[in-house]
Amino acid sequence: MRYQDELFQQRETLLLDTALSLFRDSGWERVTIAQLAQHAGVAKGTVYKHFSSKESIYARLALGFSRDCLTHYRALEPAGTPLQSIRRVLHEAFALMQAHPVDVQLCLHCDRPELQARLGEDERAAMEALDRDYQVLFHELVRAAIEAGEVPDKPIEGLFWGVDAIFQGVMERIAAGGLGPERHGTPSLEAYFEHVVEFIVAGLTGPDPVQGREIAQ
Amino acid sequence: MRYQDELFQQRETLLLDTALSLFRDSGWERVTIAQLAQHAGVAKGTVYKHFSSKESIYARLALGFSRDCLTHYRALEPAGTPLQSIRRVLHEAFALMQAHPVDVQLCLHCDRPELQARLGEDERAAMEALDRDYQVLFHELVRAAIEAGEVPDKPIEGLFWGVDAIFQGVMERIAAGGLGPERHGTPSLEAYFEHVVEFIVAGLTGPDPVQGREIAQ
DNA sequence: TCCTTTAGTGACCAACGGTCATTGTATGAC
DNA sequence: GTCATACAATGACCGTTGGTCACTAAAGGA
Repeated sequence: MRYQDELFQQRETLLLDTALSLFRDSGWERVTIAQLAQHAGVAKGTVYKHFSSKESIYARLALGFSRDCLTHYRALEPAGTPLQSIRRVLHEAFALMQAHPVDVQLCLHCDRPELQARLGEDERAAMEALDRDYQVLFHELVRAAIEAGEVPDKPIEGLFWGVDAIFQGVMERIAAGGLGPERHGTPSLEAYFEHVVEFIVAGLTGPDPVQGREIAQ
Repeated sequence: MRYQDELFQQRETLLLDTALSLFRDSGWERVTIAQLAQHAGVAKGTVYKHFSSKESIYARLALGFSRDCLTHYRALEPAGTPLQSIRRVLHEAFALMQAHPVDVQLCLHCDRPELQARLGEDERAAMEALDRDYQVLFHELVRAAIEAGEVPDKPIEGLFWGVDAIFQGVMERIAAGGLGPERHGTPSLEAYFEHVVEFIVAGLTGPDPVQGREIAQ
C-alpha cells in the first residue's frame, strides 16, 4: 500500500475512534463535525473526504460494532447442551451491549428506514448482509436445540421474530441507560437480563402455538 | 372559559393536528417549524407560544397517542378467559400501532433519555405516570390469568420485563414500516404479529424459570 | 373609558451540516 | 534529479433550521 494511502487509512480509523470517544462523552447527538475535526486534529473538509455525511459515520460505527458482536458469538466455544449455548450467547450479547451503550444507541439509530434511505447502496447492503448472518446464527442455534429435543419441533421462523422483537427491546433499554426512573420494584440491569433470558427460553421451549391455543381455550 | 383562552386552545389543537398530518406526509424529521406554522396559518413565533420546543410537540403527540391506546385497551369488554383477554389486548395494540405508525415513531423517539432530559418536568412526569398505568394494566391482566390457572404462579415482575422488551421491539418494527427488506421467508406484518403473540403467550405460560433451568440441564 | 395583560408577529440570530476553489505534497514517468 | 499529475487537506463560505425578542394590537376587567 502506498504511503499516502496508509496515512489516509490511519486518519480514517483515527476519526472513527475520536468520534466514538466524543459520542461517549457528550452524546452522539450533540457532537458536531467541527468538534470531531478539531479533536482529531484535521480540518472540517477532511472529514468529508472520508465520510459522505455525519450519518455515514454513525453507520460505520454501528456496523463495526454489530460485526464485532457477531464474531464474538461465533468464537464462543460450544459448552453444554444447545439450549445452554443459547443462554450463553444471550448473556454474552447483553453483557457486550451493556459495556458499549453508545454503540447500541447508534445501532438503533441506524436501523431507522429514513436514515437508511439516505445512506449509500454499499452501506445498506452491508447492513442487510449482516442481518442475514445473524438470522443464520439464530437458525443454527435453535436447530441444534430442536435436534437435541430441548425445543419442540415447531417452525423456527416464528421463533425468530419473537426473539428478534425481544432483542430489539433490550437494546432500547440499554440505549436508554437503564429501565427508566427508579420505581418500586425496578430491577437492576443484571436482574432484568435474567428475566429476559428466562422469558426467551420459555418462548422457545413453549409448546407449538396451535396446541398452545387449544390448551388455553 | 374566556373567549381568548378558547381561541388559544383551538389553535393548539390545530397546530397538533397540522403537525401530525405533515409528519405523515413528509416524515417527522423533515418537517420544519416554519412549515408547520405556514400550514396552520400562523406565524412562527406563535408556535413557540404553545410549545417550548420542537421536541415538545413530539412529546405532546406521543403522549396523546399513548394515552388513547391505554384508554382503548381499558374499554375492551372482557371476553373469554383471562389469557384470551391478554391475546385480545395484544392484537388490539398491534392493530392500533399499525394504523398509526407515525405516532409509534414519535413514541420511540420520545422514549430516548437524551430527549427526555430536554423536556420540562411536567412532560416527564406525565410520561412516567402513563408508564405506571401500563404496568398496572399488565399486572391486572396477568394476575387474572394466574388466578384462573392459565399462567403458572411465578413473579409477575419478571414477566413484565420480558413482555415490555418484546413490545418495544414490535414498536420498532412498526415504526420501521415493516420487517426490513423483503427476504425469503419474511412474513407479512399480520403473520409477524401472530408469531409475536404466540411467543409472548409461550413466555407467559412457560414453567417457573428455576424449574425451567433444572429441566434444561 | 382607559389601563393591563397577553397572544400574535416576523425580522433576526447562532449553530450546524455540508460545499468547493485553492493549496501543498507524494507519486511516478522520464 | 526534474517535472507533470493526482489528490488529500484546508477553511472560508453557504443555506437551512430551531429558537428569540421587541413590538403590535386586541381582549378583559375595573
